[in-house]
Amino acid sequence: MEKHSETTIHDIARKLNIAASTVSRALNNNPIISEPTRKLIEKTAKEMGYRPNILAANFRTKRTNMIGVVLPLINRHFFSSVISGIEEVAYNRGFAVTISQTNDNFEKEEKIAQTLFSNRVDGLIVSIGMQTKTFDHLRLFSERKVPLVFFDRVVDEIEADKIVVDDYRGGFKATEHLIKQGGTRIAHIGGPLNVKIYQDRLAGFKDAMQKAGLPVDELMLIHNSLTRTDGTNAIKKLLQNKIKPDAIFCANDTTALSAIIYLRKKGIKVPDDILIVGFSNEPFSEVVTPSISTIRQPGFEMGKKAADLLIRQIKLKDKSNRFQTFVMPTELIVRDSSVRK
Amino acid sequence: MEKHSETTIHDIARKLNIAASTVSRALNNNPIISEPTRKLIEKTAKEMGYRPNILAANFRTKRTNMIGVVLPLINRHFFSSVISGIEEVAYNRGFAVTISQTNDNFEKEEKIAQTLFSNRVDGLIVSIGMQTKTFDHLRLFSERKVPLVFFDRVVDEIEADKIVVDDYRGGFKATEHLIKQGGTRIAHIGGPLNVKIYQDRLAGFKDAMQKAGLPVDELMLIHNSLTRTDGTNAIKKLLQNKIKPDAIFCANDTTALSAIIYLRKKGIKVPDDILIVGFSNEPFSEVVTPSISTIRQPGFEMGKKAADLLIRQIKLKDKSNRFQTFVMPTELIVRDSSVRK
DNA sequence: AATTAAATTGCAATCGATTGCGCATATAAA
DNA sequence: TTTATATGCGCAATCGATTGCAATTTAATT
Repeated sequence: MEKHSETTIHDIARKLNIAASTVSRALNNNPIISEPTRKLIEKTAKEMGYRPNILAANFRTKRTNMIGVVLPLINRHFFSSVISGIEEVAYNRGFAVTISQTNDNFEKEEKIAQTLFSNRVDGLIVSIGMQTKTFDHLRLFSERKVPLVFFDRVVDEIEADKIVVDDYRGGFKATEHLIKQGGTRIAHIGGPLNVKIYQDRLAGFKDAMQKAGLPVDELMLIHNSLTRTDGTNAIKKLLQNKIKPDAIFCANDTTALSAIIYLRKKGIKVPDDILIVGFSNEPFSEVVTPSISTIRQPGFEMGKKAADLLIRQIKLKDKSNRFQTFVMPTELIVRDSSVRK
Repeated sequence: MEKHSETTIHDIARKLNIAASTVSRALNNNPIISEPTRKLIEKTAKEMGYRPNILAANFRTKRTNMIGVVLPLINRHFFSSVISGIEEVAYNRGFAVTISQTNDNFEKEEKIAQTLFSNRVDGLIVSIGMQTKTFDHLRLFSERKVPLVFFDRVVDEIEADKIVVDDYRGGFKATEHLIKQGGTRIAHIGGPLNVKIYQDRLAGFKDAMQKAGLPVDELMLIHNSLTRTDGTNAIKKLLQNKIKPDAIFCANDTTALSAIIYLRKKGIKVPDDILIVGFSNEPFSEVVTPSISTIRQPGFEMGKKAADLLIRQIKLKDKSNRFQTFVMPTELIVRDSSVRK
């Protein structure tokens, strides 16, 4: 009795002299089973310590109740906020979430996508890496009708639901703010242009400059991978120009931080000599000195929305390919790094 | 031909007029299959676009090649370093990793553990939450012989492999350093004592004090959940004491940060008036002003070790319960918050 | 009471890969 | 040529739950 490891629905059925199918239906709350038998079966199942074999059920139903999340780095506040949002919705609706980080490495992203596909996740939520320029590993999903939602770093070439922040307006607002604070020679440290969000932030920057009648000097534009090191190199390069910037719009907080630290070391004062605005509202941006003005992105809400859209796709049998793109608002947070006292 | 969605080993077998079992063995590199047939099968499989149905294989073999990771917060540098370490090893050895965060919420931890167990992860790597005081949800694994490895916040009551940092020596070194820098009335903001690491950090603190002949005043000891808010409340309380501290050893960097910010607001200078040391070496501790002296924990290495131990358990058929505990070294990083100029 | 409709439950196939066991075929030894 | 010994492959059961359809029971209706 104790040895054959797990009790199955057949064990329950045998004990009660009924069919396994009845047990299955009862435990799945199929309304076709009468209340008394359901109660009896549930009671017996509990007594016998029954645990459904999810692997068997998954195999049979071809569903896993699992949502895959693929993103560059879980260690970014924005991304981990998104994850929390996804989890909140997913868990409440009976889905487990499996998270994988690509470290912005394309090969790893491919491999992860393959693995998740093979493991038959019911749907995938993705923010692509900086190196990602081809998308076959993601088309795999869309072509085989596996629900797919992009967020933040989305892929234009694939039709799917998308959730982005208003990077354009974020870039615009940040730049406008720098201009209001007196910036005239404004530089931009941006991300790789194959990633749409960085295109948009740049576009916002340029339009704000143009609107104010300020020139956009190519020497004032730098594009890199936005790491700490990249940021330091960028600010170094900017300081080597003949015309030095008096303000910088950084496409993330990390490079803003690099700039601030480097400038401090060089005795150049932020915000007195150079105004700085970052992007993303990383937690450190509030506590560093000077605190960094930045653009807040509603990560948690984006995550919730992404999960909601994905689950909607999963539940919807008819794959009516009406894909939508949601643009979430950004908010300028003014702190010390961009305001002269 | 094109319609029945996926090609199976039976399709391949039929096409080649061989048995499905041969196909299965060939694709699994079973040496019992001769080289020519293997080659042929592999070629045909590729041509037919065969993708193994992992759900079926998992079901049959009762294995998933999946490792579960449960931890409080992925958004902590230490934890995400551990995750990276785990992933590095796991992926190289053919395991997928599924990560879940408990937010230090006991109910969520329970639910996650249940889900992962039901989903038949091959093994589990856990760091428990602050509220976790009962362990049935984890015994589930150890009792059913599912490999289990604890790291950092381990559970003494369960026999398993464990990887901890040398919290005692970390606490000792931090305190010793504060004493060397001239601290005499040293306070400690610690975590909940049901979590072993905080016991150990406290013990290190006490022993260092005793060794230096300094008294440990109960009023100088505070225990909470080490959040930003908790940190602020703690420093407030300490300042209300008749005898004010001239140095504080904080059990994490977050509370150290809270203290620094609060003290700055109150016009109390760090390190001139109060010396501070944190714990964990969060990235912000380096960039905040003053930069926070802290104890570095080798998260990445711990993650690698944890995955290695777990996979070793998984591969080892005989569950010889020789469980080990590994203690990783800590390192004191001296920055500005603890050194008077 | 007989007939019909509705509500329950059972039968048995099925999902796709794995694997113990046994049957061939081939090679080596006698 | 016959008997051993590998070597390579096929047969068929199996894992546990799900589900279309058939069968049975119960309730409703005339």
